[in-house]
Amino acid sequence: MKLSTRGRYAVMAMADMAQQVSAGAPSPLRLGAIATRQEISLAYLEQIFSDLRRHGLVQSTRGAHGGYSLAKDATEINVSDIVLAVDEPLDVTRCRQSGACMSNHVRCLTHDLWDNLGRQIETYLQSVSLADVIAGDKVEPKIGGEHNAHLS
Amino acid sequence: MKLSTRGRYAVMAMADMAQQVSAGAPSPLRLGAIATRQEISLAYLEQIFSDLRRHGLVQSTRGAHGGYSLAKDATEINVSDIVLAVDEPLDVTRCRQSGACMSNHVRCLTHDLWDNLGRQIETYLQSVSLADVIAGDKVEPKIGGEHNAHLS
DNA sequence: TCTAATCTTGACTTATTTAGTCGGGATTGG
DNA sequence: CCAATCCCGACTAAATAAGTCAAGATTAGA
Repeated sequence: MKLSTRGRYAVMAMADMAQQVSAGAPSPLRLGAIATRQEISLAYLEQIFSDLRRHGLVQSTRGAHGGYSLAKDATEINVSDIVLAVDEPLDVTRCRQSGACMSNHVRCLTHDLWDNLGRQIETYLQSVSLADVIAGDKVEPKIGGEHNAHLS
Repeated sequence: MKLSTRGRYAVMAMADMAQQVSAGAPSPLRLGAIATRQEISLAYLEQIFSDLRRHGLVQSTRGAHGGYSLAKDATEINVSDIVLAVDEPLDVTRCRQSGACMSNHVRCLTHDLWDNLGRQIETYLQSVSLADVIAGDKVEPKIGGEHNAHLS
């Protein structure tokens, strides 16, 4: 699970769409408007939406008055879907598939640690839907300990 | 919290040290040996250990028969310490410190989400000590749901 | 005191990834 | 037809990460 600007842009754009829809904006939504509101280069957003469409997260309507609409309800789309759609799938390190990796134990242990971390991140992002994002749920910038509650 | 190869190397090297120590190897440990075992370029490891030393995670002994030793017990050093020592501190996005960020709600919500995610990652890595790593604790590559247990 | 082993430092180079641009093409409503 | 929009692939630029190199300082031991 890669965490790049590209992924953040995708989440921002999708959240923007969800918010527009919930505010009663007519569908489909023009990419240009999203790009302007979120201050993202249109050409770059187009690339990103190409991925989102290929992964079935949005539907496109071509031609005049065309645009994009969410393919599912905002409660049905989670952040992990979005990030995975626009960033390459995490490349599995060879170590694990190529047998037991007997030599060099520490390398594997570290590798497992990072693997596990990746899963934790994914689990968290899976637990947050677009609807949660625009509602501000599960997103509070708290410093205390309770911000893990939704992971258990 | 950045998650780069540099950070992984640092964790691998420190775990290697902890393992050597627990196997009764004489201290200090030569960087060259660590580099060989973990297949990391010596010159690159030197850079990394320079950071680790500055952050008080290892102690150096110069000259012949010199080397590095862990500054604390392996149970007292956690992975988050190591990663933060060798990768730059996470740059705070301006949005939050420069007031309320009234304009453009979605941007802030997304930002909070990523902030929160960063904290989750840090919390997890804080919960894993070097001793855990070499014991394989909290590092199991399980696919099921119980791998979150230690986060709650 | 000489020497080899080791850490120490900073500048430099190279490779990789990410972000972003550009030009053109296809489709559609009016 | 034409303007608005999605669509696509190639390209460029910027940033970051990874790695190398050369020279120096320190120390143990012969």
